[in-house]
Amino acid sequence: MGLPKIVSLPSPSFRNCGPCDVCEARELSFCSALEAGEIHHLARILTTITAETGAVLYHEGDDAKHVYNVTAGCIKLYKMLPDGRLQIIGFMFEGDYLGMPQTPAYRSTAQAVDDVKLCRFGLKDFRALSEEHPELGRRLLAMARTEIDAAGEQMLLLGRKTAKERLASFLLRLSEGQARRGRPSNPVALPMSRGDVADYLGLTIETVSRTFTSFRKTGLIELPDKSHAFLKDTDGLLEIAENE
Amino acid sequence: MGLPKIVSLPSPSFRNCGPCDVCEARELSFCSALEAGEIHHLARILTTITAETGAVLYHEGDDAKHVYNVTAGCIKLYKMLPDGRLQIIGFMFEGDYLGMPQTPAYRSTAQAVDDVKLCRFGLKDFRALSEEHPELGRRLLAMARTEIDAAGEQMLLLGRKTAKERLASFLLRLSEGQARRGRPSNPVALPMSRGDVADYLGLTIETVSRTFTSFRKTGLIELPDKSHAFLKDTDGLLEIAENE
DNA sequence: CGATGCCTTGACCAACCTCAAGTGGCGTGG
DNA sequence: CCACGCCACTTGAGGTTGGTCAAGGCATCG
Repeated sequence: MGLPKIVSLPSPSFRNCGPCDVCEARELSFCSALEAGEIHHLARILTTITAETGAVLYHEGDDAKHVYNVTAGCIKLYKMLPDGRLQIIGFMFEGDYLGMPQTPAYRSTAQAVDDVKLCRFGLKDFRALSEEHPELGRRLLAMARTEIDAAGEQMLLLGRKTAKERLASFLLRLSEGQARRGRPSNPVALPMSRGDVADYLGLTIETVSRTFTSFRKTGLIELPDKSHAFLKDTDGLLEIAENE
Repeated sequence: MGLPKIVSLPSPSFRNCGPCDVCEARELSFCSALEAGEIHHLARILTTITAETGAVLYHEGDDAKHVYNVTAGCIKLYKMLPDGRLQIIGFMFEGDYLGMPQTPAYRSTAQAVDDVKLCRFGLKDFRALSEEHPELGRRLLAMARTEIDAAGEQMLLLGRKTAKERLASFLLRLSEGQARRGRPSNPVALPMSRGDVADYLGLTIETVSRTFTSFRKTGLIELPDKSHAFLKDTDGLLEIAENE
């Protein structure tokens, strides 16, 4: 785990109401639970930070001190077994938040997949704020439910789907995520390595690679470069993913 | 899916403040978020129901109309692929609640594993109540977070653990759940069939059966009957489960 | 007692993993 | 500008875990 820790804390000063006004992720995240006139409550307790590829925000087991809101880039959350086997619990993109376990300690490690921008909140401050603003609490509950729904989907994938079904589901989900964020649904950006994909889908690098190749050879996708997949036959992928 | 639907609705009348006073599950569930003097708010919108083994409370895709609070027995939540492959998302015991997806439709099917008692709430009523009582909302958020933490654990299990590790983890979790509910942590009750265990752990019946046998033969557990496991060597199971 | 359902056990099989070698892009340095 | 090394990915060959298929035990229930 000799990887770089957090790299830069570019705004040590509390820029009043600064970045929130122009934040592109605002509508996607819990921030939109606060009215325009209230957004300064958030800005007051927030620090914007950046983390470069590989930077670890926190480790599983660390005292949970901060909540993070991703505004750009991609973070992976993972758990590891003592012998090094690793499972990625989720990829977090712009608008997603992380770092609120129910326990006092973080339940997974958060590491930057590419260069990432985040808002960081002190956990206490953030809790206090969400007590004061019921709409924020409601929004957090709604987001938690979405996360639980997604977790069930992932359990089905990990417990019962074949390698091809897993990768097809994954690509479609990423595509849908892009659409939800107002980006084109194609091509799909793959900021994470093949190894990350494997650790997310419960497979090995080799199986992921072979499955990509198989999809390419059967005309389901194109791979203009290693970090993009163009979905040529979404229906075909859907058939594979959902076994229709 | 020719299984029995809900079977009896024993209290069609709204017994004022009736069962909550004596409910054994109350402290375990979100109900305890309400003060003794407020509990009648819950009682007013609740119907107590029972479901016998195999009864389906709702199907994946149904309109979400009710929230349920388990007060006795065990419910399984599962998702199914079109070809019949099935993944159990969770077993819900006394104090657990189910039926609050983020979407308008249920995201999994809820079926009684054994004879079950539940409180049923109209979703609208329940939402309204949790708006009025911030403490209830907070409690729901806390429970959702616990669920998310557990889901991560299950993803690690399904994605990366071997059959033995899965079963060991499962038995220890059940034991811990019993302790948390104020019951003895041993022997572990297994109200669900081997098939259910398999569908929860992402395995087949045969593998689950073989693994039980292997644990029995190596002295890790005893199996006084098919629905109980006595953990003889918790440390040994822990070593297997967590790869320590 | 036979039928049924659930579980166990055995023999074989295949999807995916492991191990190993090869490819290709990219940055560095000569 | 090219040679080199590095790293991520791909591809291939063979092995293993857990799945599949099939038979047999053992309760429960009519």
